[in-house]
Amino acid sequence: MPELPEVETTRRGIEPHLVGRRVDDVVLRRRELRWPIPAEIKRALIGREILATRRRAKYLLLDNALGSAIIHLGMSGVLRVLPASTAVGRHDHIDLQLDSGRVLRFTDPRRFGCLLWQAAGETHPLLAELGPEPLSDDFDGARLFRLSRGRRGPVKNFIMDQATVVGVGNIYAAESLFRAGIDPRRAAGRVSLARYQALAAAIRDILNYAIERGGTTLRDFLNPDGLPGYFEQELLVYGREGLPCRVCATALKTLRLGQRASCYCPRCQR
DNA sequence: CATCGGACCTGTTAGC
DNA sequence: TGCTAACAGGTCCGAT
Repeated sequence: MPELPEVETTRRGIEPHLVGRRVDDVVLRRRELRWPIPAEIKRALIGREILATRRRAKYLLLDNALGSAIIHLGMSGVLRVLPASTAVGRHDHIDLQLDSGRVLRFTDPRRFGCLLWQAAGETHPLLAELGPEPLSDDFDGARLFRLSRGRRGPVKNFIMDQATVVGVGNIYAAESLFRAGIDPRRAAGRVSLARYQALAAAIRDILNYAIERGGTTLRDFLNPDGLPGYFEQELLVYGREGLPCRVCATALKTLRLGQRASCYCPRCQR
């Protein structure tokens, strides 16, 4: 469920319950997630105050004086703040028990998510090679243009590559390409600067708007307050195969790029 | 290097 | 109604 807007929505939802709270215990019910939870995690977290929450790409970081817990939600991960007495479910893998009497609970049926640790001043290898944040000044169409020269792969794969720009997953890639009028199959190296500028603007606008709307609701995504995101109703192409394009009424098509479904308008996107 | 496919794992849904 | 297969928001890694 989580692309950048969902991760940011989660961060904003949990932050007020975490900052200034001390972690009294860390309960690990399953250590084998995408990667094993590092052995030092308890020592690093227990007894210390959470000083800040941050987001880098689709990773959430919880900072204390020693460093940062790094959480990725994978495909199906959810973080919620709950009363400590809340019954534990089958896929509730991690609890951070807080001195407020609540727990930060990580639930992840598919276990593609992770909990890692980086000491203060260090950068975890997984975070080291990431591209710029799409909502920062480091990201623009000129960068996309420059990076894409000579690339023969589809532009959709190119913008979903976290080394190009972070946070753009399958949904928002499809949506932003539609908004920019670019066929997702087009070779990345054959998109003009002007069109990359339109694409960069589309990515920025869509992500900002989706964050405002509390993320996308697909299946059971709930933000940490238990409320659904409201962006789904406004998706223009994702999941709309066969339905009329909202701009030109042509039936939308789906193709497969790099194992991922890609819905697009054969008329609006070239 | 860039690109592609497989792998990780479970739950839901479409189709027979 | 039940069973099976396909598919789902991510992304690393190894082979080509």
